[in-house]
Order: sequence, then structure tokens, then C-alpha cells
Amino acid sequence: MSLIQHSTNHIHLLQIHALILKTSLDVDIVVLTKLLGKMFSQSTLIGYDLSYARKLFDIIPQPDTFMFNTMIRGYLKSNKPEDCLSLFMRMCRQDGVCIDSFSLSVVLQSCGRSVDCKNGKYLHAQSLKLGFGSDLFVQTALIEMYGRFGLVEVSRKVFDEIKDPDCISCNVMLAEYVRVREMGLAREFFDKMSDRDLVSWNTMIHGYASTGDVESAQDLFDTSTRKDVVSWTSMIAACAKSRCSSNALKLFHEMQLSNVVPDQVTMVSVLCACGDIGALGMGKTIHEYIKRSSIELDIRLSTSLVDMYAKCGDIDNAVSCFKQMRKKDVFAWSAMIMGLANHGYGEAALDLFSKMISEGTKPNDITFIGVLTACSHIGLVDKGWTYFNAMSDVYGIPPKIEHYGNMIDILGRAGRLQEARELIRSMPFKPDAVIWRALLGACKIYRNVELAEEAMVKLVAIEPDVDGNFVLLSNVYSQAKQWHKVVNVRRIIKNNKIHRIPGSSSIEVGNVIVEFIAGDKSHLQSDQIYKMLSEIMHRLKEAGYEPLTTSVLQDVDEKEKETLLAHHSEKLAIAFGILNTAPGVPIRIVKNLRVCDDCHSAIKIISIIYNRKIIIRDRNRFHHFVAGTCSCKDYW
DNA sequence: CTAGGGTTAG
Repeated sequence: MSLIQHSTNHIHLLQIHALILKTSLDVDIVVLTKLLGKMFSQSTLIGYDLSYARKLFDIIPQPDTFMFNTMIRGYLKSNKPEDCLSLFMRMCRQDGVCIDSFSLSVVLQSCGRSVDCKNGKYLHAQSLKLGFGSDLFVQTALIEMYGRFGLVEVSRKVFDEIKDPDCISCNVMLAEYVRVREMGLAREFFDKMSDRDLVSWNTMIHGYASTGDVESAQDLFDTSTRKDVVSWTSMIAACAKSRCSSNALKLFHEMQLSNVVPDQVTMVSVLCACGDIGALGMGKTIHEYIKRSSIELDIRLSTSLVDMYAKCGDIDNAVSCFKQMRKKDVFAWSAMIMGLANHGYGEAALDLFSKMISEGTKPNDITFIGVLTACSHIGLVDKGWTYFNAMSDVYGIPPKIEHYGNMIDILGRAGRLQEARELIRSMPFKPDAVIWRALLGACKIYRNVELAEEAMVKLVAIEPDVDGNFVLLSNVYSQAKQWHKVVNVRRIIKNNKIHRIPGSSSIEVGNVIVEFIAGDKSHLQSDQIYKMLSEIMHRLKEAGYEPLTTSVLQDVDEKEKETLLAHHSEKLAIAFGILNTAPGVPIRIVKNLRVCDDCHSAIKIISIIYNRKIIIRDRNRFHHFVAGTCSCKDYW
């Protein structure tokens, strides 16, 4: 008994359980219920843990109401609505066991979570019949249930019938408004609440965050006088999700300064932010922290680690975290497949996909994004088609426009432009900008001016002011040596106030991210950086490098074009990296746009001259430059 | 009994 009371680790509890089974100890029902309850109070039980709990339940000759309630609540918490319902039914039939308001509230919640309207409404009627119509537990469960059914007005009606609503029932009502994204109604309700607790505030903060209204979330967060780990995590998650990642990391820092201890949920959002901006050092620090602390490495946190390492260019650590996972679900597999694909390990990604299938995890539409990306990056056209067709034929997943986009990319990069064009024509979606840009990009590689112009016409109709599209078109013309058309594109960009997205590259040194834009002179070390850069350029030329000035859009002389190329953000970041890291240490760069052809060939040589591994994450994929070659094998 | 978390075409 004391063992059970003091155990906080569920593996430990399972051991105690095994001991009871093995020794056939004559333990009484109170002890068993305690053990069962304790098992469920440790995070959410999954898979075999849950069946252990059930085994324990089943050895009890005559479970009482409390025991039944513990078990059905366990099923609710473990997201097993069918089991919850069927055990509840057995409970109803069992002599000497009576249904109380707790049992009813659990099973009503369960119907809500599984959107089981039929049973839900039936059980609602039964609760009224049994005289639980004005029980607060039951009423609260009903609010939640109807909310999950999408009937928030019915929830409100139930709420209005409560004579003396407590804070929890108000919070549940508030949460249902938030769930259906009715932030106006939620705010009105929140403002009228007489006593609001932390949960009410946190529900609102999360509500704003989930609608993408980070500003309102922040306002509310700033006005709240008490902030716990959930408040901070909601705010950090809001920033991470809306990709204000450095803000997320700043908040995490502030959180620690205010002595609120992060938990595994916080870490997931922090790692997400690290992955977004490629903050590997920070990510590693978090990983170390997790290992040192008692934070539980659950399936979501592990997936975040895998994803963070992959997005930060450290694929080896991503793989090792993935291998250490005790249980893997479709999220974990998909994250790993995507990571491998983006690093150019297409075969490994596809092997992993097969392994996932053979181990019994069903893929989803996102898994196939990873699978098709793998095919795209290593040029597997036929395999791409096979997987694309298998999606609907074998797995019953209808391809979305994203999958068509992937397929068009696969075909285009492989030079099968007409096939790509035909797929756009035949697909059941209206082609979007991404689709046309994929085709345009392929036209650039294969110098197809005619198709490029067609794609550009469509593209301009959707995105009239995106400079990248014009840059692509201009590159098509310069590849095809149609200089008069290049001049024309330049004129359009100049005269039409085309919005220019500056290329920027960032690099992390000592856990600090430093960002460069082309021609950047703002850094304190600027003089040194440019000195380094001219040394690099000098040595590059000695090694036979020739600047690819034809890709420069500005109308300036040759010398000036060379300078512009030399000052591209990724080159600045590399110069900074060589200056500020020890010899031999890999240099990792994150770029917001795609690496240009000139930088790509220059960096290959830099990797030889300076004997450095240079890892660049661009908009599209990873490039690992080692000893003069790139992992993309120039197929990008 | 109520609040926060993971994979997503270019």
C-alpha cells in the first residue's frame, strides 16, 4: 500500500501490479482501486499500459461503483470511447452497482469526444430520468458533450439552466466557445464571469492563439496577474505556431526568469520554435535539460526532438532520437520520413515508410507529403507515380492539391514538362501559385521559354507582386540567352513596384542567431567579415571559380554584378561562420529563399578550401556541402 | 469534471 502511495512512476506501478499478479497476494479492493487510480493519474496510459490496467480490473471478483468509475474514467482519459461506453453498459447491468453522477458525467464526456450523438442524446435523457438533471457534474459534462457535437447553442441552454454555475462549468462553456472559434462570444462570456481562475484566463489566451490572433493573446497574457506553466506555454505555443519563433524563445527565457518551471508541453513548443529558425544549439540545450530533469519524454516530445534535429540540419541526432522511441505513431514516422527526405536521403525515407507499414502504422496524407518529397529530391519519377497512385488505391487517402504539387515538382525536375503540364490540366483542383511556380522552376532548369511564359501568365494573375516569380522568369530567359526579354523583366520589376523579399541567411554561434541580408553592413564585425569575404573570393578564383553574373537582375556593369553576388547573404554568413567557429566545425546556415546557382557552386569550392562541412537549409531542402560536392547531387 | 503540446507541396 505504501509502495503504491509513494510511487510516481508508472513503470514502477506496472511492476507492483506484476508482483500482485505473481504472488496472488490477497489484496483488498481498496488497495487495488488505489493502484488503478494511480496508474491513470500518471499521464495518459496508452496501448499495453491500458490493458495492464484492465487486467488489474478484471481480477477483482466484484468491482464496486468506485472501481468501475475509475476504470471508465481511465478509458476516457486514454481516448477509448468505445471501451468506456461498453464498460458503462456492463456497469448498468451489474447487480449491486449503482450509477452515480460521476459515472454519467464520464460517459457523457466520452460520447462528446467521439461525437457519438446517438448515445449521447440517449444518455442525456437517461440522466434526466434518473434524476441527475440538476447535478452540476452531469450538466457540465453535457455542456462539453453538446459543444463537441457542434451544438454550442444547446451547450449554452444547458449552462443557462444551471442555478449556481461554478467556475468549472463556466470554464467548460468558455472552452466550447473557443473550440468553435467564436472568440467574440467567448470574450463576452469571459467578461461577464464573476470569478475567473487561471483556467479561464488560459482558455482565452489559447483561444486567441488558435485563431491566429497573437496580439490579443499577448494583450490578455500581459494583463493577467497570475501566470502558471500553462499560461506561459499557451503564449509560447501561440508564437511558435504563428512562426514568431524568436519571440517564442524570448518568452521561454522570460518564463524561466519568473521562476515558472517548464514541463514537457512547454518543451514541445520551444523545440518547435528552435526547429523553425534552425537554432540547433538552443535545441540541444533543451534536450540536455530534458534529460537532466524529470520531464517525461512522451511521444509528442520525442517527435518534437526528431523534428527539431532534422530541421536544424542534424539528421544523425534526429535518427538517434527516433530510434530511441519506445512507441511510434503516424506523427513520429511522418516527421522522420520528412526529415530524411529533406536531407536528400530518399531511399532511407522510403525504406522507413515500408517499415512503418510493416509495423502496422497507417499512413496519413501528411506521411505521403514526406514520401513524395523523398521521390522528388532524388528524382524517382516512377516510384513517385506508384506512391501517388497507391495513396487512394491502397490506403484510401484522396490526394490533396499539395500532393499534386509534389507530383508536378517530381515530373518537372525530371524534365518531364509536358507530363507535368498535363497533370495540372487533369487534376481536380484549381491550380494555385505553388503549382505554377513549380512548373516555372522546372522550365528554368530545362530552358523551356514557351511553357515558362504560360506558367508566368497564370502566376501573375494569382500573385502579381511577388518578386521571386519574376526572378525565376528572368533566369529562364538568361538560361536561354534571350537577353532582350531579361531586360524587359527588369523593367517590369522596376516600374510595377514589385514587392522585394530580401534574401536572408542566419547562422547560430554560441546559441545566438545572427542574421544577414545581402550586402549587410550592420554587424559589429562587419569589417572583418568583408575582409574574410574578399579573401574567400580571391581563393575561390584561384581554384577556378567564375561568378555566374548572368543571374544578376540589376542593370549594372560586370564588376558590380560580381560584387553583388559576392555579398549574397549566405556568403556573408559563411564568412562570419569561418571567422567565429573553430577550424573543422561544421557551418550551418538557414536561408529564407532558395540558394542561388552561383552560391551553390561557390560553396562547393569553399568546402574544399576551408575544409569545412557546410550545411545549408534553404526554402526547399538541405544541402550538405562536403569536400567539393553537395548532397543534392546538383539535382535541385 | 475545466486550460497548454508533435508530422504538412514551393
